[in-house]
Amino acid sequence: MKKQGVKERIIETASDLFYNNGYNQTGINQIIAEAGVAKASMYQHFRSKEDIAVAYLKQRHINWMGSLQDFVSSKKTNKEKVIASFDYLESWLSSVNYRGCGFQNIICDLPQDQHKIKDQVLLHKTDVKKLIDILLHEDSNQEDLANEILVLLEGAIILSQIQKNSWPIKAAKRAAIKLLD
Amino acid sequence: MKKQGVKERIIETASDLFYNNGYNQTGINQIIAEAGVAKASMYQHFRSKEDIAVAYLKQRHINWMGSLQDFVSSKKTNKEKVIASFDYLESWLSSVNYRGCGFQNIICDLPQDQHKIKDQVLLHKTDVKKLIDILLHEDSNQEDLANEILVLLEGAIILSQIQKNSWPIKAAKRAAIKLLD
Amino acid sequence: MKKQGVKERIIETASDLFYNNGYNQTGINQIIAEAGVAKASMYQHFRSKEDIAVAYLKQRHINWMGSLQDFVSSKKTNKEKVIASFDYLESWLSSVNYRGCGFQNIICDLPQDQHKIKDQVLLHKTDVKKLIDILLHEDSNQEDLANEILVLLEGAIILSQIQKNSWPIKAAKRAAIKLLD
Amino acid sequence: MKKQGVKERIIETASDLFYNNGYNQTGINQIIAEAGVAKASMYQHFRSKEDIAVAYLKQRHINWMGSLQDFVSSKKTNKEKVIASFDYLESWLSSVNYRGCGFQNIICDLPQDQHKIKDQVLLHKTDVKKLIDILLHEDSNQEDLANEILVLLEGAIILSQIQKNSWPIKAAKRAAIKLLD
DNA sequence: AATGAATGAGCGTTCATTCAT
DNA sequence: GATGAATGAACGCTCATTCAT
Repeated sequence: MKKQGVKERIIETASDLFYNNGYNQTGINQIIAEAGVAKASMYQHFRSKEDIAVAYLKQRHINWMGSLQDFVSSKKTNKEKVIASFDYLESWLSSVNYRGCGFQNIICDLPQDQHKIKDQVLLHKTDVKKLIDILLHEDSNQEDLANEILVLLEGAIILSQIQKNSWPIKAAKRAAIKLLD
Repeated sequence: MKKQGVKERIIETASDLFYNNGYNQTGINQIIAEAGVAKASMYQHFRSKEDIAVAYLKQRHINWMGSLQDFVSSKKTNKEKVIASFDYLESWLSSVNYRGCGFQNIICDLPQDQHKIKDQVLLHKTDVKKLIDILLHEDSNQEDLANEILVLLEGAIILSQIQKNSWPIKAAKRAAIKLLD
Repeated sequence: MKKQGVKERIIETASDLFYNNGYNQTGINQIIAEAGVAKASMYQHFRSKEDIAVAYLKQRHINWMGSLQDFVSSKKTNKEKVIASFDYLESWLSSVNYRGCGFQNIICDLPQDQHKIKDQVLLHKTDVKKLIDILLHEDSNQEDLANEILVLLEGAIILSQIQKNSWPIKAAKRAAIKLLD
Repeated sequence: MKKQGVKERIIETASDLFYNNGYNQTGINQIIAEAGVAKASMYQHFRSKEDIAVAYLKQRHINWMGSLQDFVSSKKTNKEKVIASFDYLESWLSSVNYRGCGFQNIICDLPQDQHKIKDQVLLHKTDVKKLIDILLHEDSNQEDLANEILVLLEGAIILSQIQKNSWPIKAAKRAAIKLLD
């Protein structure tokens, strides 16, 4: 049971809670209770709740980007990969715990001073942008196109969360296909 | 002195605080202090904090939709109006207190059970969708197109908030123009 | 039982605890438990622990000065009154809960930023100084003399506390008599 | 690198912190962090925080008494030495980190049971008393006089700390001169 | 001799809501 | 219609100390 270390258990527990219940709705006490860790032990590994959130976002970033790249890797051309990223969104939406983008969600209602979290969110979005940029790097005016794809991705995520429906993802995919032609 | 009624003063104060500082970051005490209202008076007008949020969202919906329609009304054709809606986003972004979409923001980190708020957000997004739908109602396959525009609008808002930059709006507008051609 | 209001009960309880057990040793929880008050009720009357300390010191100032003036009032001449103030110290020392000067004590091990408390202590000592000044106001070089008496008073208090003995008070009184001759 | 031993480094660090920031304001973690010592190592040298305080007071006692004796040693007569001890206070007050008497300070807001610390404070004050006693040992009624000088010394220290001014020391010196004549 | 992870208890403070008047 | 006092629960965080290695 206690195979993994305390720190990992805290991050895992906090990740579940932060994503599914929200950052402000998740208290330190809940995290330590579910992780089975003493409060002071937790604060030995993380200086603050904000720092736990940063660890959560870092891990989520790695997982999410990895899943996305795995998903699109089967496609041959870069254009197909870009389009497939919308299929990835749809498969992600179907997962049991879909609550939209963890990075968008945490930034929306954040105390003013939590800059470390905001930086982490920006870093994630920047990496997504880089990925699309690379896939579309061949032509000259592709940066513009990459930005448009990005907007579609973000819009599809937030709108599918609000609407609790996949039509925004389908619409985004259609639009992407048109723009890429 | 007390030109407007108690209820209006509470809504106005709460609106400022909810939008600019965030829903979870805004306490009841802060609202009544800044509104100059006794606590029990506030609870006479609103059963809970959630109800204040609903009132805030209702008013914000009216204001936002009104501003958007004002902005695009000068354009002649419906197509131009749709494109102008992205210019509206950009002018909105330039306003002093831009913090993204109040509806997106409040829904992102919300206690699980606050359905009234979620309903209000959905209602707002549905009305935006209706507006775009109407502007593009002439042709048969326009509902698809309207949905794509919607995704671009939402993506432009959330991404410009995260990036603290207007490039997502510009990209969304470019994409919209291509899709509308 | 509940004749007096909540605020008074908090001050009274906190006064006992702050003086007898020390400011840092006394927790908010202990105060509210012994006062029989809910925590949030306490924070409705006092913004912070520091503010409770200020209220404690203000009341202690009034009581202490009143007792001193009562004690010396029976003496005829001002000189006798000054000397009697040392007798007051000695009678005070004999009281059950003597723990030295509450103002000296609280200032000695205080977080750096608690200026309101420090101000209150200074105010108390300044008022004691004023009292002695007035009693010795007749001659020209009496301010010097008053300051010397003050030093003797303070020294007698702190040293009797450390030594747990009244000899410092007796010594101070002897010295005062010599200086006043 | 590690010129001095672990124990010495702990005492030195704790001394700075205890005197300048206060005993209750100084945490174990801060001490070991600034001393660059592991927590368990610290507890190998000291059974408790109280024991560190005792070591701090012991060293402070030696240093303070030494400085005082150095300062007054240049004076010829014993009477001059006693008077010079007030000049010593004034030079001490001018030092950058003057925060009053470390022994007075630590005793003022102390958990009830920390007897070891209280004993150490008493020991220090007793030694100061001895020093003055010896300097004034010639005549018969000098013990009384020595006690009066002591009261002046203590009063000068505590009052100069509260007032953040040297007038109490000057007043004490004036009084001492009169008493010694 | 030395380590750093782990702990239970407590810190001061704030929350949204209710109640008696 | 309006008030402000009162509340239980929870907040994020720090304390001095101990333990297994």
